[in-house]
Amino acid sequence: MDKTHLQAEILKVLGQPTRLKIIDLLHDGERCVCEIFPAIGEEQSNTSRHLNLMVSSGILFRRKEGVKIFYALKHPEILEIVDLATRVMTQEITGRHGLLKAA
Amino acid sequence: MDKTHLQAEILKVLGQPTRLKIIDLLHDGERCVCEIFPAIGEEQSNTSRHLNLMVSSGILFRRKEGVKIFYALKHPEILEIVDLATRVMTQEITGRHGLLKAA
DNA sequence: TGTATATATGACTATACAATCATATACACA
DNA sequence: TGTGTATATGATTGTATAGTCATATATACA
Repeated sequence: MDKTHLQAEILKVLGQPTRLKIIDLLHDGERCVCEIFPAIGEEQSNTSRHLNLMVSSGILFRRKEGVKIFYALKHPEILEIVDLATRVMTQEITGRHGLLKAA
Repeated sequence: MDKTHLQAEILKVLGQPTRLKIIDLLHDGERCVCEIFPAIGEEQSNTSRHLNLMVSSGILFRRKEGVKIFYALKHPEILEIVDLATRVMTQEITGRHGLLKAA
């Protein structure tokens, strides 16, 4: 596995709306699945799949407490990445309304 | 289009090995397609598709000069994002060799 | 033990994506 | 105008992914 494949593995996880909603929700601490899926408006099964994927790819912690399973962000860098992407996104959106870009 | 869809649009572009190779190559300035595809070891047609995708998603500039077309990074944030992803990746790889993580 | 709650997973479908080959387009210049 | 170089694109293929439904598993607790 070369370097770019490993980098892509991390970034690919972040390039999906449902997972970005989860990351946003976990911004201020751990949450169980039962809190997450209603908050993001997705099915329990789909939410569970995304959470498992994020654990496998190493960006989330999983903690078990009785029947509930809590998930939390593992790397503060993930939030930084999302913030930077938001900044790029914002620049692009406003830029498209500004002066024409040369092709 | 909601916020997470737009963020995902940017991040999805970065979550692909071939495109990460291109970004890495454009780190220190613009390059034409004829320089890019041999450098990254991809077919000309495939490279062209990725470059076009990156322009459409707003992360690359395109500049025409005679027959050649030069591409360059548009947002310094993109390099920051890749760096952060690399840091997460590195932590994950070294972490997997360290003490066992609780499931 | 039976029931309710929380989470994960198998099977499936629809869609998106990357890569390839062949070919088209655009420009430069003799 | 004809030839060579640079880039883009149509058509196709294989594979990955997200989402859904139904169901399985696990824990708690009466």
